[in-house]
Amino acid sequence: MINRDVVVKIMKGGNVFAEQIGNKLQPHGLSLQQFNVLRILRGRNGAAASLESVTYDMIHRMSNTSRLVDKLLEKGLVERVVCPENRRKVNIFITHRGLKLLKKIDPDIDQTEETLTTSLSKQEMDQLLQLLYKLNFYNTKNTK
Amino acid sequence: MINRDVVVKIMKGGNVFAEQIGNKLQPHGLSLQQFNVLRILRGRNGAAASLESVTYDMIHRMSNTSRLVDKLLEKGLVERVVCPENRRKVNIFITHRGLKLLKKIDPDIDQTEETLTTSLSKQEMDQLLQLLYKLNFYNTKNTK
DNA sequence: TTTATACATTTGTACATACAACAGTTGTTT
DNA sequence: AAACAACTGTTGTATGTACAAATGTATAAA
Repeated sequence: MINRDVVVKIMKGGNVFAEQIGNKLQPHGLSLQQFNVLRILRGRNGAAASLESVTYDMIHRMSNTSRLVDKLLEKGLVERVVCPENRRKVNIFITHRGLKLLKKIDPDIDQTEETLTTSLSKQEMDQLLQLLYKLNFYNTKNTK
Repeated sequence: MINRDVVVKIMKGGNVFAEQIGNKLQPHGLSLQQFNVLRILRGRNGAAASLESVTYDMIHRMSNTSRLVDKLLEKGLVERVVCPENRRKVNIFITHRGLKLLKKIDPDIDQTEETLTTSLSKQEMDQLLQLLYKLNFYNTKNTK
């Protein structure tokens, strides 16, 4: 059954990748999820990032980004500001310290990502990426 | 950075797939990991399956398959027999009841796997699978 | 204004997982 | 045989996660 092979292989691959990157993050005191949040925030370039929108972008969309952000707050890596226009919302920003930490971690992760994909040529990666895009994970959002 | 795109997309895909299949398993009272163990045991066709070897085959290789098997035991889906040749080892077998449950679940999962990959043609799936094989996750076993 | 409803986040609680320490078994060395 | 190390699995403990209920806010209707 080829459907199953594809599904199983991608789940397996995702977990192996997560494990490898997670191992690299551990010495820096970050979990993969925390790192993911920080990278999302950096990607916003200072623009407002509500908890909700961060959750939406996360690799693993779990129920409480809330508590994740708590942990980052404790470490002084992010700031949390109640949105003045809509006081239900909470905007999250990455701090200078957070950016500095990311910058320090970056090369380690870059290298890991390269190692994990080293068996593919650039051309093959393009091809793979195109197929993955076609799988279109984002359509299956909250079909619970 | 295309390396990153590939890695992130596969992690994301793996999580989406796991979530979708997990949702289908929930009504049957199984977690994805438990289901994974059961399918591995079924695949052994009655051959001895030590805890160690099951752990090796798992999609998500976590530290305690031990406790996972406990849960399956409670439900009467597996049996656990201390290996007579090597009393350190514990062999796990799927029970008749376990097989029956899998059989009941199978069509649901088959269909989900098909839905998840429906956007790809058979040819594209072959191609994708080949690329995933080339990524060769299994080389990075315990490089901790 | 009061009531109702939807929204965004937080919190409570039970369960799952990671990591390290432990225990029993086997194999090897002396 | 005794001592030691390696192997296989289990258990303790801290942390992470899922799910549902609760909190506080905004919007609309009566």
